[in-house]
Amino acid sequence: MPELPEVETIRRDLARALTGRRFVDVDLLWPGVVRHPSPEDFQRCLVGQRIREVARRGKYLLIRLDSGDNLAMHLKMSGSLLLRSPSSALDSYLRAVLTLDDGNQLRFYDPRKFGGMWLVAEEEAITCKLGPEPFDAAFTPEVLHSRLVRRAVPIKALLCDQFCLAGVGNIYADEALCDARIHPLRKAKDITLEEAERLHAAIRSVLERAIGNRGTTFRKESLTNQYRDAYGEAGRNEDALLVTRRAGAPCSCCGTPLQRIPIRGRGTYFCPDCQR
DNA sequence: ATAAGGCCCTGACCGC
DNA sequence: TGCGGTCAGGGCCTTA
Repeated sequence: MPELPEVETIRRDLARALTGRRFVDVDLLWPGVVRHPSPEDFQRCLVGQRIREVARRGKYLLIRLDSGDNLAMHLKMSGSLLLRSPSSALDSYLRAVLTLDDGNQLRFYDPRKFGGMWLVAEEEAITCKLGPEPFDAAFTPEVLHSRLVRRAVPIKALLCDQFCLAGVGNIYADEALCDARIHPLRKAKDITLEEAERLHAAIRSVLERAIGNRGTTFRKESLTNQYRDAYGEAGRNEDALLVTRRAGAPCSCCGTPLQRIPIRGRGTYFCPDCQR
């Protein structure tokens, strides 16, 4: 379940490997992975294009091309992007193979078929509705607070809303709320400016640490269905998590057993003592 | 306008 | 060992 730290790790891997390369072949093993335009137009337009840079906005990877076109990718729950040589083995979750002019391949794996790719002239078509980037200078505690007013939803749900804030998902929302000592069911509109300041610092802190650890991989023995970087390596951030998937375990701060409750259908972990 | 629930998918996991 | 049921969840869609 790649969120901002995982997508950023992949972005850095891809930036080193892909910048300046050219796509020479596009093989769609499951054409449904292409969301726009048609699979045929996607292939025809992408072949021959040179990669100018690899960027990220929220959980979207953006491959900017010399023509000005943009290849956007979203991994959703179970997608991964792997840099492989053409001789390495394929498997049944492979949805697309983008072959480069140095002979290597960018392979899009996705067991659950939630992920997708878009080829668009303007990247704003993909990103225009997203909320602020957590590390953008324009994202201040005041901006965060202003986006919470008049919203009656639980703060946890709003942190996961990409239109409110880009890049944070289920894991890092729980982690940030724990770090900021805010109960996940608190209504967003009741969060004070002082709490928003704590939350702002916590969001950046947990994301920064996760990026430093190259993301969170839960079942490291499973080669499918779990986050991997572009070289197939697991992230090391699991041990740094405060609450996620640790229901019943003692809070590292106070020893109280951590709880798990559903919020908007998503598993939510928190410390009932630290987070009031 | 906001809020809530269903849906897409399929591997992993659990109880029998 | 096998099998059916349930869970996981990002983002989009429909409904209230």
